Amino acid sequence: MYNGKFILRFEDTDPKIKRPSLIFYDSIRQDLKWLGCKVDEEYIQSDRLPIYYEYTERLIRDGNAYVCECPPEEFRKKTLAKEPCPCRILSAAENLERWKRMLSGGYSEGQAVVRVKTDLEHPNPAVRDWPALRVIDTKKYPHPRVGSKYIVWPLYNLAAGLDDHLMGMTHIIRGKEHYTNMVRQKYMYEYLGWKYPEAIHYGRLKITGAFLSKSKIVQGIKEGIYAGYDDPRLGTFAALRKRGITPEAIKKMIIDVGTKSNDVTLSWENLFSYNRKILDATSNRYFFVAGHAKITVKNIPKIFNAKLPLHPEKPEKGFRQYSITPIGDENASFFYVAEKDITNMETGKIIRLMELFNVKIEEKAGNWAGATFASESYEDVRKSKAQLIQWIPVGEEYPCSIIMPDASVTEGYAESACKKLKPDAIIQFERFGFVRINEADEKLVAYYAHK
RNA sequence: GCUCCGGUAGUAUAGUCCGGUCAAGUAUUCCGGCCUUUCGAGCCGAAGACCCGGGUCCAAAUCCCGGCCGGAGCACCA
Repeated sequence: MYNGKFILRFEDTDPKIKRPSLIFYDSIRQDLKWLGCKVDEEYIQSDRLPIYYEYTERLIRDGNAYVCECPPEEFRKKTLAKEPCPCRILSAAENLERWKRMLSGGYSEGQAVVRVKTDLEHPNPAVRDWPALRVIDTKKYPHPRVGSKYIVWPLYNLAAGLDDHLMGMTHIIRGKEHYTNMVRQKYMYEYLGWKYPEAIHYGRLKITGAFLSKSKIVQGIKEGIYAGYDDPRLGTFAALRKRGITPEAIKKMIIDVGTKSNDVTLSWENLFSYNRKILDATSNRYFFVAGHAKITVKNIPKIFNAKLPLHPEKPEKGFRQYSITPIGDENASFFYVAEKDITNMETGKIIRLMELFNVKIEEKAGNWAGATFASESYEDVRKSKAQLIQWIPVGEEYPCSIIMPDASVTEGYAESACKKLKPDAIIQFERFGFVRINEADEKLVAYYAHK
């Protein structure tokens, strides 16, 4: 939209607490690819430690950063009192020495940290002399990508702060939990003589009823509550993709929501509406009947050839065809219909098998209904507003399971034309909803998107 | 507790900086109608909101003060 460049940067500088897992690097690339976000450049911070070291040295040499040996509690006490800690007043030369020692393994975990100087009077104590790099025992906690090669690791503010400038970032758009990080980093930018990029901090994005919290998701999967990262109950991109939510719909919605600093709770309805707009124009239509209910139609006067358009407004998309040949003395034929439609039938009423013919309901018994042929023309029932229902000739059924958004499964039959569908196709089952095909082998397995 | 943000219909968003054209626009949702061989889509119509209280002003959703509510940060996490 603005001719910007898209840089993907992996911020994997914590081998201990937020230990990155190798598979995430690729799943993030996958999600972006699916979303249609073309990555122009990619950086991984764990490859860039020498760069961070170089700038750290410069900060120390200029007296704008120092190596602090204070235990955290000691430092906090000092900083809350707006007093410098003993390390802060050391000369640049002494600090440079400490820095060298830090790199060469002279300190173990927790014994030293590099701090960037700020205003000790800053009203927010969290800003005062923030930590920039610390020691990690990578023998004990090897980094998944670079192992035990480094023992001094940068914190977010140093690594991301330097990279934002070094990579030519013009705009930083990130969650509002990073607001104070901007305040902190601005001191460093000042020292380096750099201009801080435009920063926009947005609120948390939630979607009603979906779990987006990473730790909750991971835990749920571990406990077997969720089938995986793409469980339909989750709000992950993988889950949305599996459910047939298009990347275009997601993008439209995100752009619509914009960047406000208060939290937003998106409703599925809105997402579905964006999605439906896209899908309705493109998706082919097919018949699906939920359940295993049947209807018998007698007195069918001739052979019928039904030609059903794949899309009501786009005849060029083609058709599927079924031939109905009445058999036996009673000229009968048999169809699967939705259980719900049987329930709603009333004896004596006329209903229409869509695009086929009209029948009169004669009797009902549980999962079955008996009917007689009434007439062929749609015009006959148009004025009476007879119910139009989907049907599948017995013999043309294709067993089908549909995974619903709550992970329950709706069993039924799809029409045999669906055997040609490929996984990932998103279609509409008329009067049922949009679904994404997941498998089309012995049986059709689909994920329900929405009405 | 301290340091910051923010509060417009069910949901999301425009307008707020630079007061009037906002008796508040849009999308979605809901309701009614039209149309349609899907209870889908489309079309038409209707309903629905400026957190509260003061102040400034000819005039406040917009500016000021106070309150209430919500959120974020206060890590050798990102």
